[in-house]
Amino acid sequence: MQQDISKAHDKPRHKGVNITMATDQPIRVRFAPSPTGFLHIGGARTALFNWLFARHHGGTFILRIDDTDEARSTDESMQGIYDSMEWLGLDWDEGPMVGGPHTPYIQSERGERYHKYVQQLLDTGNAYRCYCAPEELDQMRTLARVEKRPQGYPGKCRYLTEADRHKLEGEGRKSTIRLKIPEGAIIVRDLVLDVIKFEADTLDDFIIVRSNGSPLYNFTSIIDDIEMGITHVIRGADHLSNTPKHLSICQALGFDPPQCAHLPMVLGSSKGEKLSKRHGATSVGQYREDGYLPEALINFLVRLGWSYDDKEEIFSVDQLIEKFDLERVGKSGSVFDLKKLQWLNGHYITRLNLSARTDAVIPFLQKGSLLEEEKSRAWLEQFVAAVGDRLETLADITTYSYLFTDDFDYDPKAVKKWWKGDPAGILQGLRDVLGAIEVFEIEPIEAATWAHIEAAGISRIKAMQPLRVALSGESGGPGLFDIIVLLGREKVLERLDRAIQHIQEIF
RNA sequence: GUCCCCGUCGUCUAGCCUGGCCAAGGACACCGGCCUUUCACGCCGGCGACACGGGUUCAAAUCCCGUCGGGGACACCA
Repeated sequence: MQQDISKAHDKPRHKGVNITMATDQPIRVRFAPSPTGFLHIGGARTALFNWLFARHHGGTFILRIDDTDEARSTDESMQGIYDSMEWLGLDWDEGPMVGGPHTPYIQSERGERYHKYVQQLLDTGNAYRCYCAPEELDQMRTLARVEKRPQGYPGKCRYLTEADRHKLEGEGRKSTIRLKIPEGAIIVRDLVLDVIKFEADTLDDFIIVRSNGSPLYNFTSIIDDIEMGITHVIRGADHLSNTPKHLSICQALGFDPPQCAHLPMVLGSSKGEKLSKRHGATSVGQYREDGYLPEALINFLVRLGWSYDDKEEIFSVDQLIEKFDLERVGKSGSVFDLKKLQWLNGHYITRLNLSARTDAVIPFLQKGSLLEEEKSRAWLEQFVAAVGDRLETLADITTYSYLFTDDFDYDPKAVKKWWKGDPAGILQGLRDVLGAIEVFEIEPIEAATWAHIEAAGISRIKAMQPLRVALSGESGGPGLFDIIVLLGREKVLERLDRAIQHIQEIF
């Protein structure tokens, strides 16, 4: 079964050489974060594209933990990554917790697996021991920098003889192992960026094994990709310059490399800088805490570098699985625009039915200590219904704290604007009406209030706004009658008395 | 500095491969209006871009060359 993604979409997007998938096997992709921090927005985007690509093509999505840097890796980060991925709904078919045919999926647990490849490289003369000390390397680099030469390793130990090595080792020198970069240019065929050529003399013999014997990322990563049968490596464009290294290793070892696709970077500002804390929250967990819905974040993330056409941009996960492909991934970086995320989030919150929205909002009420007093489910749903589509994030729910507590201040601007003329008189009139209503429900309240306002001969707004300020301290918010019902007669009357007294003290 | 990538409204993007349908379309943001007890939603309208310069062509956002600008990588990090 030959698959050809260049024909997968009727509007192939990239010009130049047609890159087809040289594979007839089922697709296998992987997301391989290093657990040195929580799941970053950029990482989540990479994970999402891999996941969608796998789901779209009926392939396998693998989670692998690339923790070859033991010093910086932590279990806490690993757990955080799992949590964030689960929250986003990016489930993995193989990987930690779920296992799979290539267990283990955590590199630090893969032990000696890499050794035989290193040995093979050494035996075939494709790698060599390098005895240069870190300080010497540093020196060479600074010198190169000053002399404006490329800073790569100049190949000092490349042609050492057996005797040289013996001597160096006799001096007690430790050695790293470097890959011997092959002659000739390395051609990268990228599913997003097309064909990129790296001349051999611009590449240097990089270290694949530390002097303490542990292999480095650029080696383990591609080795695991090969061992795990990865067909497509989809990752951020910041890895583009590592690709010729991986290709060189494959070439030296005689392996067919996976296809690759480099995703444009996620930027933090229009200046073009990579997204960083300086630009705001960068971890998926933070957005979760800030009250964003996973479906909103997914929809937002997928549009960072991918588009479907010129009209649709709101997609459910199922639609994304159906429509997503690498064909329509763009080449240029995209700025993370929080405003757009907020808009999308508001959209998805509105789409939640009342019960689901209430459930979603409850944790945020608790976090705001607004549920100390027991509230009935019915009341809560009524409250959420009244708030309606005024939420951009779930956390916004706490702006309506005045429905839970009497502890609120009158907004000075609202006071200035709406408590003019004879506010106390107006509020007293309203108080009398509301106090006299027999059944304290929305219809009779509404009818009585309107009747009173009409009889008093004032405009609706001139009565309603002072009342709103008295009850909530603010000049905007949910329907006033909803607020009145939610508060209940007793609180409404209390707050009116308090406001009237307050006004009399001011004047 | 060296290598590599990128360059359409402020932002996300459609269009570019296969030149004419583009006096460049949509969305977010912003501004104005309508609706309304208010705010928000919604609806209507407005502002606003082919980085620049050459070339090819009857015709260029689209093809070619150059310039400029931005970014990434250059670790015994990943």
